[in-house]
Amino acid sequence: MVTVYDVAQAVGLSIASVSRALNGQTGVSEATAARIVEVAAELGYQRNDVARSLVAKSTQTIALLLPDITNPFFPELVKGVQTVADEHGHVLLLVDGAGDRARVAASMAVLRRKQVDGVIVVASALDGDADALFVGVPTVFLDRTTNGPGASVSVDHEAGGYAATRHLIELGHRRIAHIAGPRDLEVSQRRLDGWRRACEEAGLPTHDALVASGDFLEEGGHRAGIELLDSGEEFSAVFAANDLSAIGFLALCAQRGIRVPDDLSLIGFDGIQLSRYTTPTLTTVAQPILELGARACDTLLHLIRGEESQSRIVLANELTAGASVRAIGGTR
Amino acid sequence: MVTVYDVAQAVGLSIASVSRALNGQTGVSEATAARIVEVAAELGYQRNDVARSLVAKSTQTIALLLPDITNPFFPELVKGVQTVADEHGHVLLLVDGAGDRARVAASMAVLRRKQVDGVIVVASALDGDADALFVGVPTVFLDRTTNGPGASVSVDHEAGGYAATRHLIELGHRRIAHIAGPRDLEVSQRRLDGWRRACEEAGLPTHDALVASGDFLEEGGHRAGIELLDSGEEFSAVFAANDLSAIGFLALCAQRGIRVPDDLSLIGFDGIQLSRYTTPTLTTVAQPILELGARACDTLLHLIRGEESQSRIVLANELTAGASVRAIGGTR
DNA sequence: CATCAACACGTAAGCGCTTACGTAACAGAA
DNA sequence: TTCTGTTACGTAAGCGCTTACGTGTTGATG
Repeated sequence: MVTVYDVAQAVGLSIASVSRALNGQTGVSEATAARIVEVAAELGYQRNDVARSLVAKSTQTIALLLPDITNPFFPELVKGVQTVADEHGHVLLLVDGAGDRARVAASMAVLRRKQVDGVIVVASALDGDADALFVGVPTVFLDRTTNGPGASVSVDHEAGGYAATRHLIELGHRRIAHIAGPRDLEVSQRRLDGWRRACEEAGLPTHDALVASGDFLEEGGHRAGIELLDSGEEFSAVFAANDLSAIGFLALCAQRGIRVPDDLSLIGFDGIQLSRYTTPTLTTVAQPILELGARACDTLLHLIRGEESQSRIVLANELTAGASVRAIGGTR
Repeated sequence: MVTVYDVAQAVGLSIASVSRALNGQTGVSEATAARIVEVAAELGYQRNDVARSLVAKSTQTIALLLPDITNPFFPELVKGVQTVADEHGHVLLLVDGAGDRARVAASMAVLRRKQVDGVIVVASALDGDADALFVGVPTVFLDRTTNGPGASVSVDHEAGGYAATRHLIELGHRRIAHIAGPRDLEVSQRRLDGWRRACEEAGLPTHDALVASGDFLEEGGHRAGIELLDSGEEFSAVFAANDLSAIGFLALCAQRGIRVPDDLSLIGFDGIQLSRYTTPTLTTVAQPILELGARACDTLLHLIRGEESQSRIVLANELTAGASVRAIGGTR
């Protein structure tokens, strides 16, 4: 391996000058700087960033922790993060499988040792007292609006739930069921809140039998759907707390011969790409996933630099029309 | 930051003993080792891996380069890689957007500086003379079976193309069109070869008008579909070189009122999750994507350790039944 | 009792780099 | 001339760690 020392020797100068020249710093004449750069190139010198990081106390590395990269929500998020990181000369460590607190704790230990400059964590499964895991490390939380250390970026889940439900109400639906996400997740709660607010405002029922909890995955949506359909409860529309749940429910409808949207309207949440490929395509509250990732990364970089920056960023959702909802005359 | 020096001081020993104790090495008595570990924990000592990497000349970091994480083929691949990396105490650097040679070159420069222990590259868009980018870095190529440095892991694309086409032939199809991938990609070529071999064996036509090239994305499948349908050429089945192309073609069929599989049978390649959500669900040649990633990582770790290992791994595909094909009586 | 291996531990070098500080040369001002 | 400021460069420390080698102590062996 060619080191600064080799270059210095080859060009007949000290390693200090070589370092300065190679980093475009002042303190070397232009002429010698040019010569140094040239010789370095000739020798095929490649800077060793681990040595540099040791003295600089910065690795130009950030980590993204998420529970499951195969969940179609995340790839786009990753892209948003990666793009911004890349633009700023940072590199992205991906930690998949950060599903529960224990896994996150283990990962954070590794990342601390690796001296990452900061982390972005998708807070899906983080209990309240997880804050300790992140002290001393610049951190941005996604989908976590509660107080706590670090910054957070998310959409307004309550508003999204409200918008989805309003949409159904405006189409004439009077009994709207809800397939919720995991009960302990803040985002589930907020989306549920939005549904409830819209219903109550319109004088529609919101009793427990109209709500079934899923797990934000297809299977949970399927199960919750069974619960709802078999409850004897009447409803003409379903608002699912995320697209995957909606898709699981859609499969159930297909199995039972329930036509969507003819017999039942369905609306999802997230706006994952997959929602455009189902039959019918899914009407959904789309999150600006790419932007979410980008903003998260941006915010993190600010945190790292110690700059001021807004610490609670809330982006807007957008209702995306699919073919899974339809207007109805009156209550069914 | 607490360093070995701090621990040494607190326990009244030298940093050498501390280092030995903390790494479970010989050279310290069990009693003192225990004391050191205890004190280190008390002080909240966290090893600094960048310092360690500097002397060890190993970062326990591998990189995965791929063109586009939002392509549904890749998340599962990432998971396969990540899982194995994690099991072996390595950490994963994800480089997205490694779409063309220039980007890969730039990324490799960064990764070299960062002293990654090895890289896995999805060779989608790598021209022949890209080999130089990887010299000196343990490298595993995915989907690249040509000779070259490093190891490679892939499925047998030719066999997959053959199997897909055979399947259609056995269902009675006599004129089978092919939507190919980008012409300069080896995998496209091999899948095309498989199609051709199966057709020729069965005495079926393989002239140029039966083949249209896409880009492995939906749009390309759509475009290629138009080309085929408007060519006046007759065919009762289409073998698309990957699922996304097939899905693009499927959308085209929907637009034109062509019923799949009633009017036309369609078979894809890859077995991405998305293929299970289309209408109809896609019959496809499934690659063991997760395993592909896992084996790639495994192989890379072997390379890094300098151990012997098979350098050209070829996994088997499996034809996965969907609802996009049907038998027909005779030639249409 | 002398010898020596085995063990526990310390000293110090060095991984490749950045950077504070020192020094010599030179130019301009008094 | 002398003083001062500026520029170009070198010296050396130090980032936090591992590890080759040296030293002193112990217990076993003859």
